[in-house]
Amino acid sequence: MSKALRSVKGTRDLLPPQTAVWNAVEEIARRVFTSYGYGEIRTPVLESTDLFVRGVGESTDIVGKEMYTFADRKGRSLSLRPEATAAIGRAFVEHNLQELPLPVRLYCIGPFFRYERPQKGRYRQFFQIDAELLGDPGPHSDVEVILMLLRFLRELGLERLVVLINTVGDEASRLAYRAALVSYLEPYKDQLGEDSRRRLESNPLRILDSKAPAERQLLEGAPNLHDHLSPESREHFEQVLALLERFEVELEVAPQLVRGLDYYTRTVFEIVSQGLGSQDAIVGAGRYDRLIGDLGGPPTEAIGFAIGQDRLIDVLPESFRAAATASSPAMLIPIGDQAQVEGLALAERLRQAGIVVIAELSGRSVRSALKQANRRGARHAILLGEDEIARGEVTFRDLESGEQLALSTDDLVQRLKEST
RNA sequence: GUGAGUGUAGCUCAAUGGUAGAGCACCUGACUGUGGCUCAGGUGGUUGGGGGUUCGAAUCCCCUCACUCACCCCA
Repeated sequence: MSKALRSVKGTRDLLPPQTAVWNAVEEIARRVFTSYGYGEIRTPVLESTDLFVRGVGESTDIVGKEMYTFADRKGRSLSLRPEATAAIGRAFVEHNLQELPLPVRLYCIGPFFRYERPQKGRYRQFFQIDAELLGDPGPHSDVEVILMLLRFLRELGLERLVVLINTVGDEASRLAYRAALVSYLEPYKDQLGEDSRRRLESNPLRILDSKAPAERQLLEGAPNLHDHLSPESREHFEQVLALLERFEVELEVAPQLVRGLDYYTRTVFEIVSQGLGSQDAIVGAGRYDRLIGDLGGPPTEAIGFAIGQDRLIDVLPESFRAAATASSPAMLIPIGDQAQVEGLALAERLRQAGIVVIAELSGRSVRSALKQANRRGARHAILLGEDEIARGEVTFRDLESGEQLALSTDDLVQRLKEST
């Protein structure tokens, strides 16, 4: 067992019937997002490392210690994408998408990679469902994005979700607040943990969502970011809150919510869910008004969210799971050598008529074939032996009632179509 | 990167130093062409790997690997 080949640490195989749940979630995402005018974008899994250093931020943990980074055969530094937004920003700039009618609405579903110790709800390869609205400063776009997100989650059967929301202000607000926070914390420097002391230089705002009890207490008396907001940022945030209230979105303003990516400006929000253990954020999101410009594009305000698909699927109601995995194929059981080929031909004909048919291929006994049909959850069995072939019929068995009758193949098609 | 817990049959787990077991699953039969329920039988194990202590180790000790959870961080 120790020598056996296994999937790489932090990655996993998704197998049927679980994959049916994944597909169902993705189908709903596509349908809902499409109804808001979103189109799908697929960007490469591999990007140049520089994109994330510039886009996500050098001081972030993601870039600093969690990226899969390596040199290709010509020595170029490449990274597996750790998140979606920077790459979508790159594509936006590369393809001059600002020429399209703005805002541009894009969604993306796929795998992302971070080198972290795996635990519940955290994998080295994980999947995100991501949507970005580029080219509108808000606040109405902030609201539309949140409404779309909630519509999607509700369609999955998730109710009573609380949106944690905050603003991190614009550039000017952040600079002013940053200075105030640093001068407040500076005297208490030796009471801070190692990480926070480092962040005092690199990214002081991140200290705000520290969970260390001693630091939490210290932060009670810290200056409030909301007191340093520019009038424009304050106005923006208040409008977002007012609009969301109008749409009866359950909100919780969370002043300590800062998020770990450098590109966020103004509105940031999260959705957390119970039953996930300590990795409980299923959605992380925010506005990033400077990213496109920083990546060399025209100044373009944007907002987007990332849903952790792995975690989302963990909290799906059982009813959704059951509906997604429900299947009741017909089982075709040939009896005897002669019937094998006839059976394959009949199965082909049924499938052409849109019926899901599993053919018994191994020539096992009728007994064990029926047993298997039962285990597979088949609703009907079709028995085809020499007798039936001679009469041009099949024996049709309802596996729920045990009822059994002889049918012509035409009647069989009819009967199976009716029952689906 | 740090800490804790767990590794025994395909799966879920027993066996606290003395013959490696049960349930489920799988195969066969009762039932020569009829599932679910039942009954009988059967296949399946270097107890994660390596070393040590001991007359004797799944069990105690050391090393190692893997998995899980938590910290951190985030989706």
